[in-house]
Amino acid sequence: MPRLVATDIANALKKRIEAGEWLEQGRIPPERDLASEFGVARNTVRRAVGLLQESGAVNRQVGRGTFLVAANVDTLADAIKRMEGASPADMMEIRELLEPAAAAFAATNASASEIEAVREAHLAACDAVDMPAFEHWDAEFHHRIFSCSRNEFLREIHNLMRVLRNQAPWFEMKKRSFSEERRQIYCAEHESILVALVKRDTDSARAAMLQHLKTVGRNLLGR
Amino acid sequence: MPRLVATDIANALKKRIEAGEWLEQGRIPPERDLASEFGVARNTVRRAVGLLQESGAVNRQVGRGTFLVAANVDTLADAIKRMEGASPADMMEIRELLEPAAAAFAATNASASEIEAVREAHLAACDAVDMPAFEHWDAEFHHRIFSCSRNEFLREIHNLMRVLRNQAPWFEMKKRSFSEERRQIYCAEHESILVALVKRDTDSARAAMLQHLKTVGRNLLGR
DNA sequence: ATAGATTGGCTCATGATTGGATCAGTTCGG
DNA sequence: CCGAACTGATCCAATCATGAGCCAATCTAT
Repeated sequence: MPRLVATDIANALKKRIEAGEWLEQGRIPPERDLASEFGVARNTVRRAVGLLQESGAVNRQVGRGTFLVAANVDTLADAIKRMEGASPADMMEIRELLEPAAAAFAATNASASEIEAVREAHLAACDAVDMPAFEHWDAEFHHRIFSCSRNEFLREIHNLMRVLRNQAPWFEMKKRSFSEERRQIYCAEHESILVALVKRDTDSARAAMLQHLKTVGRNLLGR
Repeated sequence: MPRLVATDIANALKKRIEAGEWLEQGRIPPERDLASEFGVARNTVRRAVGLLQESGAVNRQVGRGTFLVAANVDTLADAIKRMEGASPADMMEIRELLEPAAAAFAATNASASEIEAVREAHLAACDAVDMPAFEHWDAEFHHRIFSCSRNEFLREIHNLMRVLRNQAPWFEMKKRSFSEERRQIYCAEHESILVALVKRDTDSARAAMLQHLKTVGRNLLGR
């Protein structure tokens, strides 16, 4: 028996909920019943249900039971669908708005260890030998800057963009536009962003990030 | 047996990962298992996996295991869940970044009929008698400006913010901070934004929107 | 109304699994 | 012979599953 049983059970439950198994009663069986059904300890079921609760699928009430939550994510799901259809040029336009600001926030707010984490990602990107590895650390570099901007909302918007950028059309574009020469240019630009962060120079950080995005945009969109 | 067993093992693992061998579980076997499978010491496997980690293919967690990075990308829905937890102050900060830009884009790109739609929302907000009605048309006014920014991605980000702002904590804040006097101030500020749009004055539109958001932020966050 | 049963919330001790880290010894290429 | 790579062993710390027990909220039957 492998580990991470709770995650497996959570997935199994999610599947059965989506299949409409307990739609009639509007609630799932008591934790103790599920435990014996799955042949695991109740604690394990509790963590599995806890995962479902975090994801908003169910709603627990002491003394009553665990209830299904009416799907209220429709509007959000729709918005996401439309986002996926948005053009890369549009997204680059927004990145040029947000990322320089994020870099500026980061220069002001980041802790020393957070900046160190940014540096790590930068160095890993410089050392990367193939395109997927570079892509990964490049994304990580940008993400860590957002993380130390100390604005949770901003960070999650970047997460959104990051997921979208990992989808098919973007990936093709990135692969097409990638070259060793460009990778080195990116690394140099990352370097100057990092330097500005270390010096806590808000304006330089903003400017360096903007210039970097202009470069990326030119390469990606071929202008 | 030649030297550099670790790099050989790293390459072998990489191949098997790319072949999708452990895609289902999302993680590779424990180091001790791999060691006996490859017939080498655990230390050697550790360095091999270390190489994979440096290249970003894999992500280790003490007590849990070594996970494939690709399987680890969290979904858009998760990012949105976390956005719901973000503080209103954080969101206002981002609004001050995005909305002035949206207004500027709108001044440049909007068609006459789109500007007319913005005016409609503005007038309806001015005529609104109770707080829910004003809220609705106020949101609509802002949304229509985003709509004519001609940036699909930007428009959908605003849609997201709009949904989030309709949830409990925001609604409470808005209710608490609402007053007839403030409503009139908002209407006047909307008016100057609208005027800038009609005149196609990019800079004024940006400035008027920024000023409006400062007012809203002050009222909402009580500063 | 009250008592008993049901149900989720919570804690604790225990054992197993897993990556993190170190060290003395061995092997092999230069 | 020297040094880098591998071996084998040991301990640590984090995570997870178990099993047991008790509490608090709620429901049901008397």
